[in-house]
Amino acid sequence: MPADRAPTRIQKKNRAAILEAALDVFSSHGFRGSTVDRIAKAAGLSKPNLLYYFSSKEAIFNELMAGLLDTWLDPLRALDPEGDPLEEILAYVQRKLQMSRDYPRESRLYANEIVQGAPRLHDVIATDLTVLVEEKAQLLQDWMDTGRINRAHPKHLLFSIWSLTQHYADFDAQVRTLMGAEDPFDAAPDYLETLYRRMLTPES
Amino acid sequence: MPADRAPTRIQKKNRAAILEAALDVFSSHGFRGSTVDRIAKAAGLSKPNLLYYFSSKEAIFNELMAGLLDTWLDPLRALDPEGDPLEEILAYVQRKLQMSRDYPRESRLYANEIVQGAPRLHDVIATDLTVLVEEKAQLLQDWMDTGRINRAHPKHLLFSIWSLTQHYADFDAQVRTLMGAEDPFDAAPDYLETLYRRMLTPES
DNA sequence: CAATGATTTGACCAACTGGTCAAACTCACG
DNA sequence: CGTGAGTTTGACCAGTTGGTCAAATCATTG
Repeated sequence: MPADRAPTRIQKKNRAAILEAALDVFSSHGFRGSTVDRIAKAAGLSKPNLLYYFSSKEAIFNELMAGLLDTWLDPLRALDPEGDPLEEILAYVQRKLQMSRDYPRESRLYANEIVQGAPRLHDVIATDLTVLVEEKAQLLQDWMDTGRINRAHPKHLLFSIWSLTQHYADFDAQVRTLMGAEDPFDAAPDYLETLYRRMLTPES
Repeated sequence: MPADRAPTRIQKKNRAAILEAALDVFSSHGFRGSTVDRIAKAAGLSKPNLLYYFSSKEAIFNELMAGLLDTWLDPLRALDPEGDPLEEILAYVQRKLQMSRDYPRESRLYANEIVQGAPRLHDVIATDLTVLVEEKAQLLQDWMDTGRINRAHPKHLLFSIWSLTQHYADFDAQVRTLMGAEDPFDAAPDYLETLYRRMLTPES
């Protein structure tokens, strides 16, 4: 493995190629279903060469996950207590939907992990994510208490946003087959906006 | 393997035990992440003994899938054109949610497959499921056209129901961690009923 | 209680997989 | 162009895994 210096041109290129290839392979076969050899070939390297850049299969996976989680939670972090409640939530929904469209592999990688019981993610979920969710759930609760949006269980509201938006990435194979020629992402933004607008616009 | 006769008492018991064990193992590790040996042990058999009842790992998986799909689609089939539109849909949502609670492993098994591109399910989706979805989407469209429920893209409406209900099974690990002591299924039925009632109750 | 078919298993095999290593090759720089 | 660090690879290894097989054991029934 390279020493502790600044990465060379080749290191930068190859590490990037490996992570890109690994995202492809891991997201479509899961951790155990992916082989180092396959990732290496997808990155245009030999297996020993790949292992020269990453000490193990798990090391690649971890680096991928670490990078993923941060970007994954950014849209929620950006939910602004100062903004207009309904518009903030609708914008959050659209940001999440956009991520499903632009980064479906990342979404599936995450889904793969959680579906299998989150063995490698449990700690992050139990700490970082929990804190963030508690904070934002409280914000939603405040908005409801002051009558600025309709009442609904705040955490379930968050779950529903994740579920609905990520569905388009995670179940892409099913969604596209059932939609035929129509691109799911054509109608999805409008559908979700309508759903949450009807759901959350204060009554009376 | 047993001959083409009526199954003996032992055959019935062991085949059932194998399928039960396989559901456990496949749903929590995916196809490639599961080993025949592990399934065998979970079923209380030796590996060669298991392979006496099923010719291969894939054969177990296929039998499991075949059985699954039928029950999986039953709640949608039961959507009754003669019933009250809103109540029919709400009842469908609750049936699906109930299945997520009662059969989470089946849900995860299905999710695992779809997330990984549905390699072993594409044909069924492209035929049986497509037909059923077209039929029910048309029914929803009719209800909308006659003003009995609010307008929304029918297929996206179906996707949202699947997504929201199965989320509680598929992302169970995440949901439970974030909910802490509270059982997710306590508030979920009410949350989803409210959501779809607000969404679909005809305006004006 | 035979004896025949059903069931079970230990031993085994070939393919695959994650990872190692020494030797070879390439590149940047003086 | 030489040289040392950075890069690449073929050969290899040990552990795992899906699957086979002959021999042993068990259950059923005439």
